[in-house]
Amino acid sequence: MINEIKSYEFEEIERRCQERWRAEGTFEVSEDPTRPKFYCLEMLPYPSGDIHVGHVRNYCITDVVTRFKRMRGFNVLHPIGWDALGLPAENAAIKHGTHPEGWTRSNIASMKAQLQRLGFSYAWSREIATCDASYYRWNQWFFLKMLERGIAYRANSPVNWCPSCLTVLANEQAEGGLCWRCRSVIEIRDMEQWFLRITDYQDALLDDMEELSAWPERVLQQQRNWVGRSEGAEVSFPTEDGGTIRIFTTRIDTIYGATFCLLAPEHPLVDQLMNGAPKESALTLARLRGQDRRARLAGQVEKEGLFTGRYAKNPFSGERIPIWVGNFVLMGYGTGAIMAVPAHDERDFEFARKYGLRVHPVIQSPEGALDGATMTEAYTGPGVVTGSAEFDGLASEIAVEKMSAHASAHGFGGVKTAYRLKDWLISRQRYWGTPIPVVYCDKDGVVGVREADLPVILPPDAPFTGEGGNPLEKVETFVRATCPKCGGPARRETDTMDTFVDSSWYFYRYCSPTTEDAPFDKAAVRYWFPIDLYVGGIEHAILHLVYSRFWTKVMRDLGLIDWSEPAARLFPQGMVHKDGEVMSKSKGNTIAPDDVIKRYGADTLRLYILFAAPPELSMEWSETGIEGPHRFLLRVWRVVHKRAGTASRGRDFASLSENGAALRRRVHQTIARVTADIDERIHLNTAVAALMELTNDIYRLEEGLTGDSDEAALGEALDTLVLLLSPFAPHACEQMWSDLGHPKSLVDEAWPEADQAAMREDANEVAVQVNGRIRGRVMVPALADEAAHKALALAEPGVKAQVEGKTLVKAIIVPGRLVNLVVK
RNA sequence: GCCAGAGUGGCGAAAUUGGCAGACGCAGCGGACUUAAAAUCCGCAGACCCGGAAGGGUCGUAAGGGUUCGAUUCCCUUCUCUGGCACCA
Repeated sequence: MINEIKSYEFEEIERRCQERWRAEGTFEVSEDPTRPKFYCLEMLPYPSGDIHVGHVRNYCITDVVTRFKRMRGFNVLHPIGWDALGLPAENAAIKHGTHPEGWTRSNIASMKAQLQRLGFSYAWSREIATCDASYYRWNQWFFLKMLERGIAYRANSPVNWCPSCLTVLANEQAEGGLCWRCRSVIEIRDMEQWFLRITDYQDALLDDMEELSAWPERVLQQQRNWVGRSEGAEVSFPTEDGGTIRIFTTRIDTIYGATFCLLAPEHPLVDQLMNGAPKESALTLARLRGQDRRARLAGQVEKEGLFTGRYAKNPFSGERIPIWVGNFVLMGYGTGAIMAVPAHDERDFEFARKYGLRVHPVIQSPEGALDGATMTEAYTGPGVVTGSAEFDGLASEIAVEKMSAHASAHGFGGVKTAYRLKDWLISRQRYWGTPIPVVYCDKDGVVGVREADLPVILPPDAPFTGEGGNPLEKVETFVRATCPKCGGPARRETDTMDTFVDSSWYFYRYCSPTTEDAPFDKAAVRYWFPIDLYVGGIEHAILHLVYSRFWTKVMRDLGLIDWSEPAARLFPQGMVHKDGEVMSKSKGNTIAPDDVIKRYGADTLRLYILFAAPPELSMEWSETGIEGPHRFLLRVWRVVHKRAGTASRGRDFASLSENGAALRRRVHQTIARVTADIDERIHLNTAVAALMELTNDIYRLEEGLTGDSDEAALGEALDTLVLLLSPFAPHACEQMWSDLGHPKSLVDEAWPEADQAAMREDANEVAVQVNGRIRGRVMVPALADEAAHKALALAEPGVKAQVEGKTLVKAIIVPGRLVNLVVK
């Protein structure tokens, strides 16, 4: 007789579960030294207004891991917060005549409701918003500490300016010359700005990667490129008028081939060298300096230069070489000056040919000797050094060492390392950010605000007119300040901090979000750190993920913590595409999670998003694909409810039928698979697939079950299925768990353990190959030895036919899997 | 140009350490149930060839080559795509 099956009313089930988790504070945690801890983190979202599918994908991954680890006995911290300061809020305020804070707060409220509808396991009591003064005051506190130590400094330098966002940007945020936020072409302007000395940590950022073995190689590689360490040498070329040109080179082995020197147009020596040069040269120089520096940086401008009229001496050869200015030499890298070796550098070669300068080869290519007059391209590979006095005959690598040592011994140079990384420009000429806590005093200059006077609060009454300029400048009560040193009148800094400052340390704040006398409680942080799993978008590989590694190192040097890296494991999830394109607001191809939840429920959405592709690859959103996981959930629901209320069926498996034994095998094999998939590889798609297979097996086997032991096996199967599925579809599983007759909430149940004995097969189907081609399959008892495998294989009729009349040369046997018979 | 990653059925994908390629799902086809449809349940399903069928054979993981008894997996060459960096000396 068939029971009436309760229908799956996901809306009601999900609402009830979520209410219960909230009311009972199910996912709230505190430090508990008696249990292993697990810190599971996702990158905090910017409150743009709506949760999109990309967020959902990110948070589904962490939610599964959180619930899984919790059931495995870990004390799991899974917090969430809001990266709440930033330009979009300010732009929205200008557009709608409101205040950025109101816009931000209402976005947070609606996004929070959306997250709750998805049933994520957050410790909501630890929620933070970076726009709270109780949070950003610690940005200011950190800034003051860095100011004291010279890590924060103010300097005039060429900086990236976004003409649309009306603010400067850090190097990391000028992606390929475009603003990371609005894609406008950035300009380079000379401005006095605040920087953080991230370059003090450039070696640490590279060397500490040794600790990041659980970070993906592609992220580390990107960061390595970004830091751009390159080992070379610095050499001083004396000029004829008693000056010195310092050049950086990675190819000191080619120095005897240097036929001229090149300076960047902005190089400080240029004016002096050009003193008295003909007017026409001065005009050319002015033109080179006026060239768009961004385009020059990107190599989009034709190589051009001019002769200064002066000469320098090659300190190795003593040769007199002309000094030129070249527009492709960058002031921001190395020393802003190079020795030009046209024979062995493509750019120098191109320049030399254009201006008829000498090409003088000093490295023998494997094809033989080179002729400077006739060569058509530079030879840039390594080789044997020639025409270089006592260094002749050395291989490039050896010559580099010897020549560097020579320069060092004679006091005109030595080994030197150059970096691509620039200091982090953190000032922003906008309102909705953390005020930089300094004042300008006519008497004392730049003075940090007293720690006791923090926070410097954003004045709520700033005018958002959209006329350009920082609204803070127009708030007189804010700008007018008192100098902490002399007590005299001072002007307050109106620049605010890059919002990447906020996100550089927020994960420490989660450990003690209400601590008032420090950025965080040291003991709490010591308990929870490091972050065990950090999941977020790959687009932060060199932004947030460099900044936060830097910040942790600074905190270590401030004595706040005693480790150097914040996250033990990083897992960048793939992006969500629709119709082959990245899903984004600007493309108008976004999917609203709310609509999907309404139609299928949160559990189906979660299952679908995790099943569709492995989490680290991009996934293609498909409207029809979601039907599969939904049908799966319904299938589980039906098979569970056929047996509702039968939780206490015992665990006596003494007299299992064949089907019963098969079912138990499948159950325990599935436990092993799902556990490994979540715990080790985070391959959640195959974990879901394994659960689908188990469900199919239950359907297939349940009809043939008889007797108490079989009933017990079925009970075990259903319980296990629900437990294993629960991190993916927590609401439906909570309901099914209760309907099966379990009184306790499922989130506190222990994760099932695979029983090795129960999962072992009695016999395995073994593939039999003859000369590497499959010719048959045989059933072989589980513990059969190699001889038995061979005998069974040879007895198989299809195999027999292939082997007959031939000599068996060799038999390769992989027990339980395969036999390969090699015959001649 | 340099660096990293990827390329598997109509589609999303799987294959844990070199050992049965295509699990699981979508779309499709067939059957059962139904007055009928939907839903559900049970099947079929890489391509090509032979065969009435049962079955058998050949090819097949971007392309070509190599190592191996055996290669989606390791090595070499080439192509394509994605991401990052790029006149960085």
